[in-house]
Amino acid sequence: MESMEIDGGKTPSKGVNAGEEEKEKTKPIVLLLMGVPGSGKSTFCDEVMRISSRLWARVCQDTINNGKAGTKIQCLSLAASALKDGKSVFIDRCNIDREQRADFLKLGGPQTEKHAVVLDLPAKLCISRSVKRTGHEGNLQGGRAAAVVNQMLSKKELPKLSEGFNRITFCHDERAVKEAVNVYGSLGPLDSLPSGCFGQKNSDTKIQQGIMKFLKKADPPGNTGSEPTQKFIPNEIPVKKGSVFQRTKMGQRPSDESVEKFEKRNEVDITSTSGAISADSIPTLAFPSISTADFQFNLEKASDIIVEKVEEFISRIGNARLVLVDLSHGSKILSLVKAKAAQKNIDSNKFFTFVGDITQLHSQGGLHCNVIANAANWRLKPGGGGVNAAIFSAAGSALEVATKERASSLRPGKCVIVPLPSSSPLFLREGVTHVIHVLGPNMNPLRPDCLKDDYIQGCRILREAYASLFEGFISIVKSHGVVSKLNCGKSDEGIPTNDDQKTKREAVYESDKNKKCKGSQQDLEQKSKDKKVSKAWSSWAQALYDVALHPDKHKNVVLEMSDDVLVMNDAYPKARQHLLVLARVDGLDSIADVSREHISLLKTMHAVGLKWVDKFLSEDKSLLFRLGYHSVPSMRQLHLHVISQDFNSIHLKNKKHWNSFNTPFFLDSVDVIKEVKEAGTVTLKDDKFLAMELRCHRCRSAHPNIPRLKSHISSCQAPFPAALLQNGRLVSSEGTS
DNA sequence: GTTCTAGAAC
DNA sequence: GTTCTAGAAC
Repeated sequence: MESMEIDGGKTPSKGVNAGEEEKEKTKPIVLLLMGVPGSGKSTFCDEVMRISSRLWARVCQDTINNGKAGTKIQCLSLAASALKDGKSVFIDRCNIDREQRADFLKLGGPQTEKHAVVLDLPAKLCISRSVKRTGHEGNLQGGRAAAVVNQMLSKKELPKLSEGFNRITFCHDERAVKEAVNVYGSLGPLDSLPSGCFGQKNSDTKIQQGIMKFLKKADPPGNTGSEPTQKFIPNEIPVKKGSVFQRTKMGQRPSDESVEKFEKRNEVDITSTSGAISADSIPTLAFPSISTADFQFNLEKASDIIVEKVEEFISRIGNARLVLVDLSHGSKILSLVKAKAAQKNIDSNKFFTFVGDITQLHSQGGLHCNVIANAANWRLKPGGGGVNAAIFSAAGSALEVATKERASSLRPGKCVIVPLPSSSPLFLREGVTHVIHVLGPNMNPLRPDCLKDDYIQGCRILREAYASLFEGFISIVKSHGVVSKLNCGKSDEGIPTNDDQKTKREAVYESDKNKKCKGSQQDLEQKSKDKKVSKAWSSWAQALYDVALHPDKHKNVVLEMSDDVLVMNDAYPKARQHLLVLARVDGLDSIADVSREHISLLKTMHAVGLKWVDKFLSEDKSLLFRLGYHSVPSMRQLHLHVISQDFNSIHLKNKKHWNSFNTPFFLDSVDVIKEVKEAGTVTLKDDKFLAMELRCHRCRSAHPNIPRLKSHISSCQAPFPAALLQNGRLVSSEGTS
């Protein structure tokens, strides 16, 4: 931890023979500060400039534009002109990743020295400074500052000499910052500083020094080979020193791809424990492709399912990561999944593929995964071959014993979570704390329970397998309390509503509504009186109408059908379970068209909905449901929504989605039936509710945006508001409430 | 209804 | 610089 001890250049080496090599010695310095907001970049510059006898210019992106934030280009041009004037330059911007730094490293060509000072201070400190600076005290602003800082931290790439730096100084605490200020502050116009990396932090300074020495020998300064002084140094998992040397020395990289991934995703944080996010502390699940090896599952289909399930779960895993692992570099499944995930824009920080041995991800690949999945056999026994054999063998008898305690067999599509005893070599060497055994569908006639070519069953089971695997991983992460705490803090709550916005929307509302109606104003008024306002339905809004009237054309989507109603999945489900029960009668476009004559139809729709709820509840008791109608639906044809109350879906994307199910705009089926019975029509709620602030449907707390709301509802366990608990509005496994 | 994307918000 | 929303097009 005594980071500055390694620093050989605390005092600047004074230029000798002044005059003779004047040009060499007066090379101006381009000094890139690197750090998140609040890390003290500007203060660093100010301090150095205050005490320095050298001419410095500070290029600060936050103020370059007449005191306001400017662009990178402006910074580059100002820096270039300062260099022309013979000044050394501070590049005072976050410079958080390599790409951000690259253009600044070209400044002034070889006639300038390129330095970096990394202000890698504890995230907490940066956040609190950043809050103070903006003068926004309080939870909300604090929460935002934290989010900004942590967002940046998750992207940070520490600078390396190979990028083109002559000297990099790492500061992990304020003492180190002070020392760096002194180093640069006491640098006279003719002085220079030794090249190299200084102040790197590591849990084992001796190893660090050893590697520094070794690398100096092996790679002369300036050689790109001197880049990764921190690359293969594990932070928390004990590794024999010898092995560290060996790997570095012999360049035994697992594969180009994995090293590339490793560099990109993990190296950054491997040496840093001060940031809020360290790669070793990010909960990570490594999993092999299920069923595609010995069980011969079609690779195209399997890759679709993997990507689909990852997409489904990724919003629920917080800051954790999912990694698909395959031993072979030319793995077809890996490349298929990689391409499909990229196509779907899945966050590559949260999900990526990795080439390597799943039992040696940390020691060989530098990737720390606290949980690994095993493509198990139904007996949960070692052997067979492939991943199963490898994992049981690497984990030793401890895994076998621990597995036996949990389960004796496994059905296809299911998984069993086994905490790995600390005596297991996988725990000790790789830092694996849990193994999740998963059994996928088998398409291989030579293995038990072969489905032959029944890919309908096969796909269903494979989906189930990944779902239970990811569900299992989430439960581990949650029980260990390592999912990002940022998003579920109390600071999210009690956010005032934006009244201005609300009134604006209300004003717009009427004209909008009229725009949607067809016919002249006169017609409209007449129709309004008759309660028969009909919309000019756009072509896209006719899809349900077409299904209801021509179900034979849509056999693939129809789950159940009678003369009166039809059941289908919502094409873009807004929750884990989201069905539509369609009325099949023509002319019943929406709930506005309903009258007493439709009471029995409404009851049928409700009963069919309830039947499906029962089915879903028998599969998952934890679900809760509401059945209801949108006051003003977007799609033509009366349809009842049957929706589970988790609202856990990637398709729930905006305020309208949320509010259409969680404000009075959503009319509970029981209330609709009652009102039609009593009054003959339904009182619609206008769509100003769609623009309301976002509130949790359970605890009613307000949230500033959809991601924050979703994060909150993923964990809110507050009881539902009293009104929902009455008259059977909410349906649970305990029956209707 | 969704997708796309400009620009606001952070 | 990135995230998020909201409006237009379909």
